[in-house]
Amino acid sequence: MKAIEIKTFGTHLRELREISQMTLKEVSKSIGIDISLLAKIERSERQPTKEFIKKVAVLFNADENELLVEFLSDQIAYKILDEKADLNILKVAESKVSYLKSISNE
Amino acid sequence: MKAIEIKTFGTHLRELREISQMTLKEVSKSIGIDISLLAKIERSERQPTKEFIKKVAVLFNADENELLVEFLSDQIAYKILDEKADLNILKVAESKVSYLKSISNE
DNA sequence: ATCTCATTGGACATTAATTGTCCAAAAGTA
DNA sequence: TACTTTTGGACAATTAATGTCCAATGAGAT
Repeated sequence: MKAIEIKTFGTHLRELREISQMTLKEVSKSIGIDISLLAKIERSERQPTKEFIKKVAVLFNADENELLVEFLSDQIAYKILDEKADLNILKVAESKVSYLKSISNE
Repeated sequence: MKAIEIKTFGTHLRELREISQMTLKEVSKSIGIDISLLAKIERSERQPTKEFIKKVAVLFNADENELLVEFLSDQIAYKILDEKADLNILKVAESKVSYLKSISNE
């Protein structure tokens, strides 16, 4: 069993870049994205697109699926935070997913 | 301990309306919303606004907070479904909320 | 201090996603 | 049929997000 690393997509992205010892400029150039936007994504001021995630995975030879999980869980976490919602909403959502799946099979 | 009712916001809304024996037309008029939009919200083809939820709570004398929980959990559930994401994303998100809360207090 | 390169911040443009409107079609009822 | 309720779709209007540009800040080197 692997421990779950708790970090945002942006933090992970920054780590990948720093491990590679690349500057924002270099990364932005090689994946064809504005340097400022890249910096914002690292700081979670902008959300990445799926396309961006794919390019990042290729560039750093990282697990695209893991990056996607990080991206999606970020979105949910940020939603909970800025709605100041209780964490048990996630339990309700979980049941609801099962429920919605079941009625879609009828 | 109260059992959690698994139903979408829209379904709940429809139930409230039917229990009150009101038509879409009547409800739409009394809360000042287009009848077609109301029908779509009941079928989850459109998401309600917070303002809408408040009006509904007043009209049907329902628990606004409960309706908000239903609304937010719907959004998360639908996200999981249309991203075809694994349910454990919710666990990751949960940890991430705690993490983000903790770093915001530093 | 100055030069240079890396990063950040903000204003704004552009694009995408969502809500909301209108009207016609379908479904249900007498 | 006639009448009421609900649904569906096209598209208008609004809101939200991404993406761009450029200036400002920061960090290291000389």
